Amino acid sequence: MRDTDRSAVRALHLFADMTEASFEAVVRGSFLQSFPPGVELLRQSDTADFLHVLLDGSVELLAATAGRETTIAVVYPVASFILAAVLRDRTYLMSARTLTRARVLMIPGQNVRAVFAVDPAFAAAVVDELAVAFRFMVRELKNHKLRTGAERLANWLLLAMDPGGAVHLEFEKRVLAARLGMTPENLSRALATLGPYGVAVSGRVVSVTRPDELRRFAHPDPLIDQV
Amino acid sequence: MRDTDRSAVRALHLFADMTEASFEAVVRGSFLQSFPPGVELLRQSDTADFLHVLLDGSVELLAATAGRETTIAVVYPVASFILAAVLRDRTYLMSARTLTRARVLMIPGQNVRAVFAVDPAFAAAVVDELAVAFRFMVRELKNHKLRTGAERLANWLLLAMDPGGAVHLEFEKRVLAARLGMTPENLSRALATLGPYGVAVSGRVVSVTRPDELRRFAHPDPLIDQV
DNA sequence: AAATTGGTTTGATCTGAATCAAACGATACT
DNA sequence: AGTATCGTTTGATTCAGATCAAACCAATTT
Repeated sequence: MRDTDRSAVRALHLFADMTEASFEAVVRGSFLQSFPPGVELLRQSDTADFLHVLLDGSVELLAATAGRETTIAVVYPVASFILAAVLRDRTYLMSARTLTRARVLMIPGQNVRAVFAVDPAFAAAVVDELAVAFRFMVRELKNHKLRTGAERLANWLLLAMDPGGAVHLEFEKRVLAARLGMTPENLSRALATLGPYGVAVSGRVVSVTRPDELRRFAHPDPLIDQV
Repeated sequence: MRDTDRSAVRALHLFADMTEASFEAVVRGSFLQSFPPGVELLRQSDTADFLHVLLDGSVELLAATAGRETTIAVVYPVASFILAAVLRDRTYLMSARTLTRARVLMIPGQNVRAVFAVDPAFAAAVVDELAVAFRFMVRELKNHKLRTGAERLANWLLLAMDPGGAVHLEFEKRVLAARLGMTPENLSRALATLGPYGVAVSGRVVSVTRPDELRRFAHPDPLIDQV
């Protein structure tokens, strides 16, 4: 691992407070790898050999059963993923696939488990990361079970828009659709549904002209939408 | 806390490996309380003051927004709940309500956080518990997004049935419906749907006469259904 | 025994969303 | 410039589930 990468990794919340020796022990045997878009990084049901930390790009976590497939989450830097599987030394419950070019740090699972046992600061960071991940999943489940597609979209727009009310999509609409748990067709319709509340689409720019009205439609809820 | 309760609590996975001093520190200021059915133990958006450990009975975790409500999980003994909120010292994302009479151990959140920092065995148990909870949520989300109601029911029956193929419901069907994420009406219809696959209902007893056929319909998946 | 109550089932209807299909539009390629 | 490609939009249809309403059933109360 290059020195610049090393210090970037060291600065991650997960590794920031641990001792130098512990960091060394975690990182030994780890490697940083770059992937093109559309690569499957890991497959559900495989055993959890490596903790993945996304440094650049974006990665989709998805799950499949009986020929169906669904996106569970989209991961942005800097974040670890499949930490729970690594800690428990179990199989992955989700697959992961790069959406864009991505740089990923891969840390042998046994390093994580070994250092966890001896470095309290690392243990605390791991628990923090895991608790955040758990709460994220709860929010996702609430978002999905308590809201319609158009409502999920409206709330996403309210969070993503800049102070001027514009949202510049940095990815294809199909990716946004998956992230919001709907088909591309229905995303298109959901955007049309929000027209009367001041939402207009032009290519990859969505503009929110009357945020207050949109908010009234969306019913934003800090227990679902907040970071 | 009575001595018999104390040793029962001590035997929980979460507390089994910690030192006696740590256990003492966690338990000091904790209290064991009994509740009748239908009592709200905690409400979403309240601050997480107590870790709850269910010793007897059953508790429903539910979430609400914009006038809608949904069941996230049903908890059975022995299990802790809302651990993530307590560890992060945040507000609860879910409400909890007793379904039956229930005995609950309530542990001050600051005890948990304090002992976590000094007892590695406890820290390990906490991470384990949290990782299990996280993976449970992932499974739930997959179960919900990838399957129809009838399929969720079929898989539930396959897990709940005894070797003879009988399932004795220990609670009302409305509770099962909530647990499976559907209305009571649709549970009734889902049971009817499974008739051709050898499922028959008689009051609170459901019998599965042709498990292999039901399995073919259900597509059970260890990455969703397994414990 | 009759009546009340509360859970369950059945039926009809409505809504949200997926699917199938075709048109459209922008970009990249020859 | 013309053409292929791929993502997006629009339309029609189908499906899963929720909702509303009424009937039903069993257990308990009066």
